[in-house]
Amino acid sequence: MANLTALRDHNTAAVLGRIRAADEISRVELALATGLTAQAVSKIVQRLAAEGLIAPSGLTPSTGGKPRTLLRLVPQARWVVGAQLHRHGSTLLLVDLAGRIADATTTRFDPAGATPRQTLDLLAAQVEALIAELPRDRVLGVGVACPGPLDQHTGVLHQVTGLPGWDGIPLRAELSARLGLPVLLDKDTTAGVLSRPGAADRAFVYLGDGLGAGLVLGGRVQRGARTNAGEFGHQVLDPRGPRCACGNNGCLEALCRAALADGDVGRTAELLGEGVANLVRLLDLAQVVLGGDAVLADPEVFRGRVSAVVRERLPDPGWQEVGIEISDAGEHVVALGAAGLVLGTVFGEGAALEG
Amino acid sequence: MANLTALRDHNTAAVLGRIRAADEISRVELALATGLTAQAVSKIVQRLAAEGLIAPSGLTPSTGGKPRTLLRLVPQARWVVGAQLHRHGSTLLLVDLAGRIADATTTRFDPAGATPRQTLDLLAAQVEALIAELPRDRVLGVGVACPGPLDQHTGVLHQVTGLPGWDGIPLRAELSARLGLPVLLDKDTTAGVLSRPGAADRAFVYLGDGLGAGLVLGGRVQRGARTNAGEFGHQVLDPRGPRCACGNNGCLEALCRAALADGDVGRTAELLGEGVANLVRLLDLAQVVLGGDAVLADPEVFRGRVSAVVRERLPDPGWQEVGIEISDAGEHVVALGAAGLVLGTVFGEGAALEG
DNA sequence: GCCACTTAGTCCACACTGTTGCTTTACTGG
DNA sequence: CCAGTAAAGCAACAGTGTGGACTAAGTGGC
Repeated sequence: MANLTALRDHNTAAVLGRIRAADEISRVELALATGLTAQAVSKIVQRLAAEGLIAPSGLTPSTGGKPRTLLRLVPQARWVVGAQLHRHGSTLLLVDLAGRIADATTTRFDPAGATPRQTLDLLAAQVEALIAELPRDRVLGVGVACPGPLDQHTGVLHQVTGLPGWDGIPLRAELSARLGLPVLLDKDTTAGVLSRPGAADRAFVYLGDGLGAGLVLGGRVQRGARTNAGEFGHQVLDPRGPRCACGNNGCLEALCRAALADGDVGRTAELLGEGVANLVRLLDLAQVVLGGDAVLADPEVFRGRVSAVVRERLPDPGWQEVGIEISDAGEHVVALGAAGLVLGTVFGEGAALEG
Repeated sequence: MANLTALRDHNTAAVLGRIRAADEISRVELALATGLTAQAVSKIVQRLAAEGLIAPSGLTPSTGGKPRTLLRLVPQARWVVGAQLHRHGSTLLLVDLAGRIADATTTRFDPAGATPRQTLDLLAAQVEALIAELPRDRVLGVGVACPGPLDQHTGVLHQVTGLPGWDGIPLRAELSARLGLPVLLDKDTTAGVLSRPGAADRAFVYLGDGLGAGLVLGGRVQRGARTNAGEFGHQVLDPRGPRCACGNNGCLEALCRAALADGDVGRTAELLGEGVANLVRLLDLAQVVLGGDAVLADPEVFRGRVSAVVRERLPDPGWQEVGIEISDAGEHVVALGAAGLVLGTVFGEGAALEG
């Protein structure tokens, strides 16, 4: 489906996305980057400025004619809430358009102990508390990230690991009804890849409770046929390796867990590097961001070892350059990524909003 | 970039794609499937009929009112040429809109022996011979598939395996200049995934000279940051396994090759199944098509064993159903897929045509 | 200090998209 | 024969990006 409205939204998102990526940019450069005419950019910029989303922020030195007017995002023109729900509790963030965290709530509880209804009520109350001071129409929506499997499209949870009793709960609809705001649901790892803007072909690799990956390919979040892509940890790396909960032997996740239990962080990082190298080769990625508790405990070890293994494994490392980075959002990556789910609808890297 | 022309082309391709997928379909169903209004569908259908691409093919039984008019592709309204270039020769196919092969040329030669210029001249002559009887404006273009690495975007070859001296040759531009037709270049495995329409999330796994994969994710061909995605064969499956040409030990490709050399087809298929299971889990695929010499020699063994391993490895095979199929195009898969590169521009699954 | 020149950005008429409301066409069933 | 129903076309329209002319705001030569 595509009509004139969709066309406009698409181009508007493309312009906004460029402004965010460039921090500060002129109309002329926007036209060049998006392929739109100067005229179209002018109209779009005018509309965005009227809505308060962007504002002029200076002039370039003249090159012999009228100087270019630089444009900048007005970060606090709109807000989104990002929530991470896991088996030990929840993290909620209030995030502005620039992806900066303005406020945070971390709660430790046992969702397995409470009924889903109670937990939903609690979540809704926490969101309300975060946005209490803000005009309602300045809040774009709420993103929620959970462990999978779940159905991103309908917003329904399946047998979420560590959360029995949540199977079949229509989290998105329930929360949206309570709040009167658009809600998006996604897997924690998929959310993680949206915690910051990045390369058009990139992955977020998360070594926490489990081992998963979020994928952006060709500038689009990839969720797969049943919106459960990213099961990265159960690739068999050594058939003689330790048994994994998934039923196989020598899964990457089981190997990493075993190495971590031995206290051998370097070995863990190298194993992870093997998996990342496989991923990069298969999908020809330009950037891999690492996150999760284990990585945050020894960030430099992971960055160094994973980079080294990837460089060694790729056939032509000079040509296929890959940025290996540690997420700068720390323990907030997933919740920030959940916010990114909603921001993606504005900047053109995610799905369309409903509700 | 997106303007009104792009919008129209997008919607036109969506409509044509549905007609191809359904074989026979009414305007009403098209409107439902594409999300366009009945009016928009009518206009698009009218234009397509005027161009001769589709034609009415019958009526549905009435449900109390005017019966729906069924529409069908006119397969021979346009033609494309698909070419596979490998180190032992070339295969060229003349293909209609329905993806049916009307004519074929297979040549065995040694591209490594001839200069690139000579080989290009030969290819151009072979294309001319295939389309000699057809009005030039009925030929949409030529798709060429080669082993990688190459730059799909610019149409330039890199150090193609088995073809020394081709590094840096701008194959697309050269061939396009000789023929006066649009030319698209892509990796053989990426082409293969386009040999037939299929699920929005699918892979083509090719076990021939090497072991590679072509990916369609979210309805789009995925080529990666440097258009060389699909390196599927060099994931390490057993660190104590045999040495591979890529420098690592126990690559899937090396393991498969070793099993094949032992004459153990069943074992080869099971190893391939492990790789396919990893792929399906990572990308949440709905369909995997197998092809290549080794697979074609024992298709049923591969279909059976790979299916069995995938079913065994997936956490919930009932929910995550995956179709494992053997390509019905046989030895022509890659050349047919090369034709599919061009057809994809018409039916909306590929890149835009230029030149 | 003036003025030709250059570059950025806007105004306006326009072509073309899909949409909305209404009409025509074509069949069913009493 | 005619009321009812569903499909498809017609005509007016809103809104998109475009192209050409025009205005705004600088630089640099004399």
